[in-house]
Amino acid sequence: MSGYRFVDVAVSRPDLRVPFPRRFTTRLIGQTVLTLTRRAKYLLATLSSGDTLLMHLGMSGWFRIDVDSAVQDGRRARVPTDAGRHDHVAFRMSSNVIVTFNDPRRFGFMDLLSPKRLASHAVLSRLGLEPLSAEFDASALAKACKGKKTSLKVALLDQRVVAGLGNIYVSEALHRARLTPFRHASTLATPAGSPRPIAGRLTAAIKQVLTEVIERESRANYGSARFRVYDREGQWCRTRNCGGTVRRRTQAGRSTFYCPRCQR
DNA sequence: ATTGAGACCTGTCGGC
DNA sequence: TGCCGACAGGTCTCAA
Repeated sequence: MSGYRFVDVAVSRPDLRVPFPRRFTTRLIGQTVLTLTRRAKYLLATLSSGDTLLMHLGMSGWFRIDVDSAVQDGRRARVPTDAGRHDHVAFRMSSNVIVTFNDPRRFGFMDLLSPKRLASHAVLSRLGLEPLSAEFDASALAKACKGKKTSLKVALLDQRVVAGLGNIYVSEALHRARLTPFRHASTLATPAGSPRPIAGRLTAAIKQVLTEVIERESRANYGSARFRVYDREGQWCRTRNCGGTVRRRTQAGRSTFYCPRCQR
């Protein structure tokens, strides 16, 4: 999409998790994608019009790329609105590629933001640090967790504390750092406010987990074999010489997987 | 102001 | 085979 123009846009229904904005298709058609970036779990495409196309995959959303060799110059090529089950949005780009958004659960969404609405976006403007950025370190995390009344697990899922961690990698990072998910988040810092050593362990573990999965992601599909604790209830803990058994508990409505033996 | 519970929606899987 | 409940990678809204 990057560097190319929307030749045609089709939506199959009026809404996903939220309604598409008014004039969604007409505001996109003819615009060129200047940049395509990510912030937390949001995808942002900046357009030549100045608007930003904001996209979220929700739980089950994904994009399919089809090369359409049948596109003719000078003829306005349309995209099918019902190409497949749960296909909700189709972008035909000037690169002769059709980008289709498929999302069975429809927890994803798309929005089109003016520069003004982008700058004042209630969620985007409150997001925490990117975990792979240099600024995300022990003191930043300890500071972000200051005053939190929740557990570490719940705090790490809060996108205002760290941006972009989800349920799987919170469990994985806490296991890697050997920290119990039930510890109070505020205890990452001393009463005086300086970060405890565990805060450094945790930030390092978060960066490791994400870096590793990003490297692996280009090849493998989803599967529990790649996780050390997530979705492994009742199985052996993969920490060296631990010998513990992975447990599952619910925190704030989400499953947490952990080893009670090596995570303290 | 912060927090947990429930809601949103469909698909899959295990048990009966 | 079919039915039913539990559960799923996220985030919003709403009461407490």
